[in-house]
Amino acid sequence: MSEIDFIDNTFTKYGLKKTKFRKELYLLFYNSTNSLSVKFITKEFGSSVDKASIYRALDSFEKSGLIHKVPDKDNLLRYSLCQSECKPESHSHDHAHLLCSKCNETFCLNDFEIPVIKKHKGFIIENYQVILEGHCLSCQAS
Amino acid sequence: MSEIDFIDNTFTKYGLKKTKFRKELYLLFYNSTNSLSVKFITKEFGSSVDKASIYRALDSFEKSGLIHKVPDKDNLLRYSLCQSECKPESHSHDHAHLLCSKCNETFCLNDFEIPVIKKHKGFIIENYQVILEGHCLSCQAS
DNA sequence: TATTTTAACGCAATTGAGTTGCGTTTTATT
DNA sequence: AATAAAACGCAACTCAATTGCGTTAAAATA
Repeated sequence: MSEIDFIDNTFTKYGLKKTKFRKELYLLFYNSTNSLSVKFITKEFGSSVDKASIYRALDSFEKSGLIHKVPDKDNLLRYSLCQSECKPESHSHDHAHLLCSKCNETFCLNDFEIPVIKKHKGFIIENYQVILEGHCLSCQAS
Repeated sequence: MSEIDFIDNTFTKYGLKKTKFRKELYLLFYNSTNSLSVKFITKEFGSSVDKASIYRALDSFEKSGLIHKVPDKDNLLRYSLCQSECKPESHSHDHAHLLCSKCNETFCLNDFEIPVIKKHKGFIIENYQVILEGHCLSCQAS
């Protein structure tokens, strides 16, 4: 199955309208190993797409369960593909993220496992987020 | 040692000026079990303190290592006491936080342990942040 | 395929968290 | 008491993110 077909199928499955921009946006996520900032997406599409459209597309992707938010070093929003969708064989929605404190890029660590806890001192835990701060490969040289 | 004395000592130790507002702000943290938002702090002090002063105080507290930032459900900033300071016997700076998705409060889980990892696939990991999303005790009833 | 319905779009204006500049006040130093 | 240094209040500002609205494009139905 080609990337285009995969995206087409996914959009059908989730009842998303197949607009040119939204398909390209999803392809951008699909071909990326790290999470995307709105700034990056804006640069990628140039002046052809309004930022309001970007935010609205990201919102609808998130509501569909295609992507999820990741906080930035500066607490700005980034978005990252949910693993269960981008890799059908794996179902770890709660993957960890590595945040490089030098280049400020965020990377998804698909196979990083932490112990799953359901309860802690009376709290009911439904979901968790792990953010590892450090240096990525390219920033270790400099 | 009274709370006032403790705060006085801490301020001396960290070379912080002892202004009325900053001492009261630190006391607010000291007597709170959960992290504080700027909105909450603003309400607490009413119109007597400007928001710029609040942000500047929080910045200097953070630089001194007294408090650290915690992201909110809506990606807003909250601030939470560093454990090594508020509880001298314990030294877990990287404590986990529980974020209640109903009341949007953040609670510090001082004794929540996660395995410490130094490297992962070439990344050098220096720090980590764990955010557990779920429901706090008061929100389980409703 | 033409028509209707529905959602996405572009543009502009707005919101609100967080920051900055500056003159004044308060705390610490001598 | 005089001086230096940092914190303060106020106002203006930045910028990420949101919203309103008329227009355009995609899906549904005839």
